[in-house]
Amino acid sequence: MANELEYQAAVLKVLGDKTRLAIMALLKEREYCACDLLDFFDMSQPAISQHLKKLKALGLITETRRAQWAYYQINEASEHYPLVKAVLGFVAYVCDLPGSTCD
Amino acid sequence: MANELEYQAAVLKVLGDKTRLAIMALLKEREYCACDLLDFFDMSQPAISQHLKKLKALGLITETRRAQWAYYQINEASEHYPLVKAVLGFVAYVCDLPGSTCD
DNA sequence: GTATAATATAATTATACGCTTATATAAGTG
DNA sequence: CACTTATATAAGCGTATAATTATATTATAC
Repeated sequence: MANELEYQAAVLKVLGDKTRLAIMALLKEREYCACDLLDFFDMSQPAISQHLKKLKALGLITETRRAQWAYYQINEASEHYPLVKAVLGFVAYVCDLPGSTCD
Repeated sequence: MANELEYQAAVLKVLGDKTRLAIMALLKEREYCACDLLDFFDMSQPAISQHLKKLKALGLITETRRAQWAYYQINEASEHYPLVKAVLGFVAYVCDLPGSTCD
């Protein structure tokens, strides 16, 4: 495990985007399909799809396909889940999105 | 504090670089001057200076000038220090650098 | 089968990033 | 003062990033 730090930096980098961090904060509560996530953001469908792809590429989330829907969930089996969990512990809630109850 | 998440993403983004994360891991142990940090990395002096600038811009580190040296330290008074501390808790040690004792 | 809904991929574009070299600034030394 | 050391800033460059629009894929419904 020569360069753990490099992987950790990659994880932080992928979390270091407003949209992806918000997606992770949402998935922390429960799974969502891509279409549901789309509703939270003022952004095109491909944009969300590409963010999900990056999170999946690092193994931070998993995808479950049921019928025509792709459901995403936090990958608790990830090697980096402890770090992800710790980070998400600081992301109180998603306040700047339609579904939010904060303010 | 409408969009805490955006600031947190910015913090994670700045930590999401191998060099900056290593710098933070070093500063976790003790303060260093810029010249000492330079020795750890196979990189130009301006490159390190610019990384330090980014860390300082977000308030993650502080700078103390003594004589001709600029000493840097983790800013424990930062609003984001709890997040930073938690993240650095996962960065065991800096293994890919000259001064490292791991492997 | 066609039509529609959900999702992914491809191509493009503008901007941000991380590095370099060159130069500037500031402090200590003789 | 000139000279060196430590550090920062400026300019330039190649690459990465995050978005867009357009198109492809996949599954369900009729």
